[in-house]
Amino acid sequence: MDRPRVGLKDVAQLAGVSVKTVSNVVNGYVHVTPATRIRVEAAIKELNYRPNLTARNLRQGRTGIIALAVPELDIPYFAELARFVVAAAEQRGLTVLIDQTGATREREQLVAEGFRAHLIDGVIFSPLALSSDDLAAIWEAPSTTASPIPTVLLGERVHDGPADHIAVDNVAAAKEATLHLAALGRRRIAAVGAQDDAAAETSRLRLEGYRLALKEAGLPRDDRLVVPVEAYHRADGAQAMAELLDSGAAPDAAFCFNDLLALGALRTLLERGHSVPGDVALAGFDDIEDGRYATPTLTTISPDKRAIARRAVDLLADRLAKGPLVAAREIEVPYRLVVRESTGG
Amino acid sequence: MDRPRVGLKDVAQLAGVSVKTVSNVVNGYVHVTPATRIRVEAAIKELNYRPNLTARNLRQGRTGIIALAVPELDIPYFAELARFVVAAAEQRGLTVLIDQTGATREREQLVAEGFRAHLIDGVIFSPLALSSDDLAAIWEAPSTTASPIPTVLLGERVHDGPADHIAVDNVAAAKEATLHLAALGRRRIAAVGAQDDAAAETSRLRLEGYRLALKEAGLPRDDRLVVPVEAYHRADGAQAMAELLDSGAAPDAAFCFNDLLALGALRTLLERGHSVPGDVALAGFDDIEDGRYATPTLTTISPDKRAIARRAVDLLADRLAKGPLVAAREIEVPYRLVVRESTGG
DNA sequence: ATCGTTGTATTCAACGTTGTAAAGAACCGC
DNA sequence: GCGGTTCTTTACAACGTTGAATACAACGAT
Repeated sequence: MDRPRVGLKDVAQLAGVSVKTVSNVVNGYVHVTPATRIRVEAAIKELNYRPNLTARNLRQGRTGIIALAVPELDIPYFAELARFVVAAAEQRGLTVLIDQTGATREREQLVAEGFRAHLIDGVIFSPLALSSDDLAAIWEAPSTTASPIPTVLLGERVHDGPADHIAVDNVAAAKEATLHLAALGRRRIAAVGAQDDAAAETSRLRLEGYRLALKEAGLPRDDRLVVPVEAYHRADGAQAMAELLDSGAAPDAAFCFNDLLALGALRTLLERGHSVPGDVALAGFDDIEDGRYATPTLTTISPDKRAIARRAVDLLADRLAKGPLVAAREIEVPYRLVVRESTGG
Repeated sequence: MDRPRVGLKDVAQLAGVSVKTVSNVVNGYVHVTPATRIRVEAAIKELNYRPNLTARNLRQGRTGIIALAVPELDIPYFAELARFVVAAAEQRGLTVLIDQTGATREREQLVAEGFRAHLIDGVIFSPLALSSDDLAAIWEAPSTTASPIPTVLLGERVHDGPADHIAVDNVAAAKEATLHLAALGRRRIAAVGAQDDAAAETSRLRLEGYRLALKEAGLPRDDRLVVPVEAYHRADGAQAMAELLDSGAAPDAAFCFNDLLALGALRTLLERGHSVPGDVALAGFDDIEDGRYATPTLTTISPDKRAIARRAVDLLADRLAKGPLVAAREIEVPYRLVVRESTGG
C-alpha cells in the first residue's frame, strides 16, 4: 500500500498557511482572504487533496451514513424502494449502506440492537422475521446506558417504541383490492399469502382486510380459500396456486398478498391452461415493474414508494438532528388500486 | 443527542486498568491474565461498550467498506448481483456500500476518480456510460501523487489499466444464443439492444457474437433486423419490438441483449396477438428470476452471478492486502445457455 | 492616541482507537 | 542472588480532522 496519503498538513505546508486555514477553505468558511483562498486551492489541486471522511466523522461524532436494512435486495419491491431511499438520502447529503437481513431473526436482531453502531448514524428498517414484541423487548433492555440507534420502521409497528413508523393502511388496501374482485362478480375469492408466524404482521393485516371485504360484499368465509405460504417469492405463489387448484377449492379470483406471489400464481394458472382473468382474476400488492409487463398485466395495490422513501429519510434526518427527544411519529402513506388486465381492466 | 458515548476510557476506569489493556482484550491479544480479562469483560458488558469503528478505521487507515457501483438497484440483474456481492463480502468481514450511478457519465466519473475515497477501501464497478478510453484517461492523469482507488471492473475492460476485470465471454455467449435460434430453423433472427454510444462495450460485443452466428449459420445479414435501444429496460424492449414489427422486417426470432429487453419484447408480441415461440422465438441474456416465471418462460444466457460476485470480492480483497503492486488480472466466468419455453424448449 | 470592532489567521486540544517502546513483575538457570 | 528471559501491563504518540479560544492586524470612532 504505497498510496501517499495527502492530508491537510501537506496542503498547509505547500500553501504556507496553517492547517486550520486549509480546513477553513475546504469547509467554505467565510473569513478567508481571496488571496490565501486561491493559494490554498491551488495547493489542494496540485496535491489532489481529498478530505479524509473517516477523520472528519470521528471528530464530528457522526458518519453521515444511514443503513437501509431489508430482507433481500433481489425482491423487486425492496430494490425499487432502495433506489428511492438512496436517492432521497443523497439529496440530504447522506450515504446509504444496505444491510441484507435475509429475513432471518438473527440478522434482524443485530440490526435492531444497533449492529455497526458508530459506523452508521441511524437505520431505516423493514423487519420481516421479528415481531413488534421482539422489537419492543430489544429496545427496552439493550443496556442501562445507551439509547437505541435512531430507527425508522417500515411496515411493522411497535406500540410506544422509540422508532418512527411508516406504512400504508394495509387493511384498507387489502380490503379495496378484494372488493374490486368482488365487484367483478367473483364469488370464490382466494387469499394467497397467509402466514402462521406471529411475526408476520403484514400478512395478518392484509388477511384482515380481505375478510372485511368478504363480509362487506356478503360473501361467505371459506377458509379453504386462504392459502398459507412460506415466503413471499414467486415460487411460493406458484406452489400456493397449485395447491389451491388441486384442493378443489375452485377459486374464480385470488388476492395475492404481494406481486411476486401473484406472478407465481399467474404462472401456474397459465401453465395449467386456465385463462386469466377469464377463469381466475388476479390482484397483487406492491406494484412492481414486473407486473406492468406480465401478460396479462397485473392489477395491484400501488403504495407510493417514492413517498415512503422520502419520508423515511426525512424522519431519520430530523431525528438525527434533534436527538431522541422527539416523540415517535406515525406516518401513513397513500396507495391506490391500479386496475390492469388480470382483472379485466 | 444525549447518547452517552462509551469509550475504552470508561471501560478502563471501571475495570481499573489502562486503556490499552482494554483494547488488548477487545482485540483478543494473547498475553492478558485470565483475571484481568474477566474483569475487563465484565466492565465491557456492564457499560455495553461497542468499539467505535470510525476511530479504529482512522487509526488503521482502512475502513473495511467496499463500494459496489452499479447503474440502478432495481435492474434485476444488478439486484441479484448485489445480493451475492454483499454476501461474499460479509464472509470476508467487509461491508458493502452501494452506489447508484444511474448510468450517467457524471456519476460514473466520480466513482472512477475515487469518490468517497477514505471512506471506502476499494470499489467493484460496473460502468455503463463510460467507455474504456474514458476510464483509461481518468486513471492516467488523476494526479501526480495519488494512485487510483483499488478497483475491480465488471463488464467493461480497460487495456493496461490498473484494475482487475471480470466478465463472461460476451461474444461467445451471444453467438451461442443466436446459433440456438438458428438451429430451431429460424431464418430472420433479430438483434434487440444495439447501441450507438461508443461507451456501450457490452452491446458491441453481443452484436458481434450475433453477427458471427449469422455467418456461421449461413444466414444473410440484414441490418433492418438490428434494433437500437435507448437503455436496457423492459420499456425499451417493448418499444423496440413494436418498431421491428411495424417496420415490416418480419422477424421469426429475436436475440435480446438482456432479459429485460426480452420481457418487454415478449409483452409487445403477446399484446399484438403473436405467439411465442410459435411466430417469434425469443432469447435473452442474464437469467434473471423474472424470466423463469414469465409465460412462456424465457430462454437465456445464464452467467454465473455467484461466481462473478465471489471472484470480484476475492480479487478486491487480495488487492487491498497486497497493494497496487499486483498486476491487473483478467478473469472469465462461465455461462450457460438455458433453454426454456420461449424457444420451444 | 486610545479603545473597541471586525476580519483573518493561528494554536491547542480533542474525537476513540491502536502500534511502539518501554516499564514492571515473575520466573528461570546458574 | 544475579543477569537474563518471558509475561503482563502501561504511557505515549500518532491517525486527520475541526471547535474553541486566542493572537494579530487593520480600521473607525471616540
